[in-house]
Amino acid sequence: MAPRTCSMANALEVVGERWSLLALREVFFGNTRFDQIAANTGASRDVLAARLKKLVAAGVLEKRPYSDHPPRHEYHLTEAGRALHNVMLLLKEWGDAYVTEGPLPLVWEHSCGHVLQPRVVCASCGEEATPESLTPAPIPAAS
Amino acid sequence: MAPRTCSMANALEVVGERWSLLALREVFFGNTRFDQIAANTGASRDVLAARLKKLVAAGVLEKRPYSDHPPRHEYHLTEAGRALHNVMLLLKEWGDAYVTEGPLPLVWEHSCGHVLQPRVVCASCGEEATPESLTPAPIPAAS
DNA sequence: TACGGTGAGTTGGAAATTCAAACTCAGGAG
DNA sequence: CTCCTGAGTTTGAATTTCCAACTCACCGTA
Repeated sequence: MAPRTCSMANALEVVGERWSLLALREVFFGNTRFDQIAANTGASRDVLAARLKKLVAAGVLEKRPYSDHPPRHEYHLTEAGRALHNVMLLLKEWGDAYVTEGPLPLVWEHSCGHVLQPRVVCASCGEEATPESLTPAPIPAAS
Repeated sequence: MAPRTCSMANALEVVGERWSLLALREVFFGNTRFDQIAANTGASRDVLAARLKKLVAAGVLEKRPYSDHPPRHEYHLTEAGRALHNVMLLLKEWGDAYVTEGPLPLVWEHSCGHVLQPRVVCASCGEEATPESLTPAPIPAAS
């Protein structure tokens, strides 16, 4: 049987390899340079170079020069890259809840003044999107 | 420099390897047996066996016997496993938006009757959790 | 002009992982 | 008996990863 076609699998093709999401985390934190990303993630330089190249090719990051004459550049998030924010947020939340031991390394405060506890809700009704609340909709048939 | 300590990285240690999230997807879909998971993900059997073992050890899945005499078992989600639902939902959503080409392989309908468009919101105020709406809170200091 | 330093990678070889296919093992089914 | 199923193991080759060292372009400085 052929493996299931699935957008989650497609997403993982792009950002699912080791180091990719950690590199993106660093860019979110404003560490946009190769050496910063390497140091903060712990990825080896060759693998990191490959991952960054792939993320740029996939349109998740873009390479932006910040100096011409020593030719230097930083990595910046594209719209697609920025859209990964909530994925990373929830992954962190899950790690907080089920993996990390001892004090949490990072806690986000929302602009409302409370510590952020993320919830995933339906944009239409505002109710939480639990596994039980979802059913597969008829797919838009292919030709 | 030591790599950043980070709950997202911890989460990825547990579920970030190739095939792990795809295996969990299958269990969410009710395909709880080894051969089903192998067929629907496309993972090779040895790697899949290793991943399932790790997920069980990490408390994300549990092995539950469904027959004693030919000793057989299925994999079931633990609470930690069920909590990954929203991570997978958002990853799928990102794949839908930025990777998958052509018709979407799967669309969820929420119990309110609308096609699900997931939003991540702050549990306290209900407003969306955007990158700009978050600031790092002072960490609970370690000893 | 020579010397060292920085940013952003490449290169090389050993070590670890993955892949696919074949094999095992326990227990029915015909 | 012999074949089949479920749930993995085993095997050997092909890939990837790891780490350290190297490169290359340029700048500062002495």
